[in-house]
Amino acid sequence: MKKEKILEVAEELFAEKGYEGTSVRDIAQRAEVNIAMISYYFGSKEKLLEALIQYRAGYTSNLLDILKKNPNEDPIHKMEKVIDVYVDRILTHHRFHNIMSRQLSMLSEAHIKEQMMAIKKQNLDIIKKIIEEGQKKKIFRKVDIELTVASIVGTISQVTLSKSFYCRLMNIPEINFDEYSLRIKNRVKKHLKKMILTHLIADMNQSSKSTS
Amino acid sequence: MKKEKILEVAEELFAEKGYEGTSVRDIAQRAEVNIAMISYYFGSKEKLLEALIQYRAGYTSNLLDILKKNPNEDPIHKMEKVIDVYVDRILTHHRFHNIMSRQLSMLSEAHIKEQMMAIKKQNLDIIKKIIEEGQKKKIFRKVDIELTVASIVGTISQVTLSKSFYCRLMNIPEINFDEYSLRIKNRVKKHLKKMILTHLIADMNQSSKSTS
Amino acid sequence: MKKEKILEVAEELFAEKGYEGTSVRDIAQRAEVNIAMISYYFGSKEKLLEALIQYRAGYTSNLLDILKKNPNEDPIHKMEKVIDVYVDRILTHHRFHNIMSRQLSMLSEAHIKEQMMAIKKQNLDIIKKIIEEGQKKKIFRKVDIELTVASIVGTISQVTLSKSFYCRLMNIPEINFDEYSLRIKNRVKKHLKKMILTHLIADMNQSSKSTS
Amino acid sequence: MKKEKILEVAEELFAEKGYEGTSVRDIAQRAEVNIAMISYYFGSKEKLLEALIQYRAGYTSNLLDILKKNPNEDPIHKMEKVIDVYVDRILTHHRFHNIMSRQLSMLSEAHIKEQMMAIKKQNLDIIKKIIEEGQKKKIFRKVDIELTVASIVGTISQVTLSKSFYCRLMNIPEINFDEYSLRIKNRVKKHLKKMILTHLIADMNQSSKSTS
DNA sequence: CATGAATGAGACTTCATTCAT
DNA sequence: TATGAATGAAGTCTCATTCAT
Repeated sequence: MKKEKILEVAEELFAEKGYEGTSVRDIAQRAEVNIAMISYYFGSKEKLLEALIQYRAGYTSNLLDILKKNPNEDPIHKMEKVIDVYVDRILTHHRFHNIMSRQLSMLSEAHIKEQMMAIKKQNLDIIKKIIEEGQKKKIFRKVDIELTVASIVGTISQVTLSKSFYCRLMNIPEINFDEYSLRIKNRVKKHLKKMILTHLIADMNQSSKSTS
Repeated sequence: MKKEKILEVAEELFAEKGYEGTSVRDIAQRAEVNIAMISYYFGSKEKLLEALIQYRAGYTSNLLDILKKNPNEDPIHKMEKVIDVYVDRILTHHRFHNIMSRQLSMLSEAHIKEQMMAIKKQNLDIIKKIIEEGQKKKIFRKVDIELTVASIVGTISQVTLSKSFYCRLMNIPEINFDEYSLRIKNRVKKHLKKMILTHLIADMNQSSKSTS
Repeated sequence: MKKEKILEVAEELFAEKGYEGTSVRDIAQRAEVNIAMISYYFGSKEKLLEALIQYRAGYTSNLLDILKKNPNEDPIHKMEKVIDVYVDRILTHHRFHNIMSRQLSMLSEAHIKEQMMAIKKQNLDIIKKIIEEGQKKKIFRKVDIELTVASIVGTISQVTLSKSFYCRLMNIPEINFDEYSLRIKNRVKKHLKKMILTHLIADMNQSSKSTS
Repeated sequence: MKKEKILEVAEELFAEKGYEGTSVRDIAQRAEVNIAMISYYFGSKEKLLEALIQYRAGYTSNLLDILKKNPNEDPIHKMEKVIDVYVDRILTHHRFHNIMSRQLSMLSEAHIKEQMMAIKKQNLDIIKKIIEEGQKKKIFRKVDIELTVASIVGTISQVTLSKSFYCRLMNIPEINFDEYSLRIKNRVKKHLKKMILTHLIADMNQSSKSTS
């Protein structure tokens, strides 16, 4: 359907060149539709972005909720599962993640930022709650919860948003995102699980000597 | 000086509204200079961005180099120092970091991206080398170096770029960046040092049980 | 019927916002019909205006003709009757009068202007002929016929077209047109009859001393 | 100067084709300026209209005020002078009068309508006050003041706004406005003075017999 | 008879830049 | 060095209309 085509092309181009850097002409052209269609379908460029958010918003909620509903599983396995799922999601929807990250880092207030923050909060609250649960069960030690969450998301974001940079850092040639994703997905999962769980479980002796 | 005023206003506005979202009129107006001055001084809007990069590029090299030149210090203290310095730097130059992050996440190739990547690489290579050095000295265990670097930078980036989001996650009201910086700077340093060093020096028994 | 609904809504909106200022979308929306219906029924926006003219054109001819066909009545009573009828008509069909006035004052030639002028001429000729008849019968004195006609129509037009203005001039709050009409209808009739008949009948002594 | 040129062309075209019916392209083209100049100078099409109002607003105040400042003159001569001046003004600035009339007859509220009403009120209040003064001095009889004012303005408006119509009514060929103005200016003045002053000073016997 | 989808044209406005001074 | 005026290109959006169903 043409409406979906426009949404997908918009996602592509917003990710490539940014929201402001993309013109509706560009979108119409690549989507092979008349330029007036965008206003016709979505009302305006901004509403197109909103529609894109709605279109992609669901990509996260369903699955993470399922995970959250296994109340008997121990927090360690929950955390591992969350990391697996989260890495998969962001790498799969890297374009949308890209767009969201840029909009969220805008300092100026916009009504659209709210929607994006709501989506992000929904996800990160899940991680937060797993850590809290683990602490309550004395399985996880006391850590800075919000910043631990930031480290998980931040790591995935870095890798996702700066493909060309990490290609260079790893001394591999620039490749397209799918290949890149294939190459690093498991590395990221392994690294994150190792680092975060060590962080959450390590006994106090070791950690105390390294903090100032 | 007027040229500097323009650069500083440009940094402000690019951070607020993005490069494409900022017009040279906006800059000229807030900098209280004639519109024609920007083309006159810098040649074009794009060259203004380049000039801004040059203007801010030095913020990192000086200090990190000093650190690198203490070859006798042990890697643990080096890493702690690097984290301290890096957190300070990014939080201090959050606007520039903001701009760079957005440009780097653009998928399309631009000659300006190169310059930014070079600056970023310069910094991250320092961290990378410290880890390598620690491993060579058998002080650090075997970890995924690039992703450990990504975790450090990613954590700081997250916190820096998504102020409003983390305010909400921490249940504090939205505050200006200076207050925010004051509040979280030490938390970030402490968290990162704890997490990263635990990750780098944890003994194998503990970490092995948590990896899949 | 839908066709009539469209015509009535069109009249409303053309009066409110002008012909050019009204879009067929506006009309379709308020008339609760599909946009395509307007082109479908009337062919084009311009033809819709023409259709509106046809639809409303009859509002004047019928009744004034009746009046004209009482050849025995004396011109004074005819004039009074004409004023009564004319005031009633214009105030009742104020929206259509509004549209016509605006179109007629367009300087550029349009084929639609012709139709409107024909309608207007039809009415004013009646008034003109009554004055001529009165003069021929030596009941009316010599006056500038066309301008006397202009004064009659001009007075009614003023009051009709500038409701908000005359509300203000009379120090009454802005009211809807029906209330306004109720309030001034008789005043206008009385004023016009008094002024016009004095003008037509006054003896020369009085009028001569006031002309330059 | 180009700014004035634009204003004059805008007046021409707004009078010819209406505000909504005129595109900024039309104006730019006829004024022989770049299309962007209109936004550059005036900000927007609407602000151009406002600027036009400001530009032409003064055409009335100066002279009528002078007239008002002869407190010793008798109301009859004042009224004659006002009619002379007013006819001159409207015929001279017929294009602006045209634009104002159309905007004022818009039913929908607009911030620009306010400005126009203020200008119109300023003029009509002068006439109103002369009548009131004449009545106070027992020179004018009791008449409907507001509607007398409406008759004066309405007569001039009719003649000004419907040139082609009155050409036809008078059986003369359509001529340009300057010729038309020449032909009818004195007729209008004479007619109005005669009619209005008869109306204002006629003795009661005559007027009473003609009012219902 | 009726309509939702689609379209090309053109609306207004803002853009970064240049030019003459 | 500095600037106000000016510009062509491009921006987003709305317009009246048509077409396939």
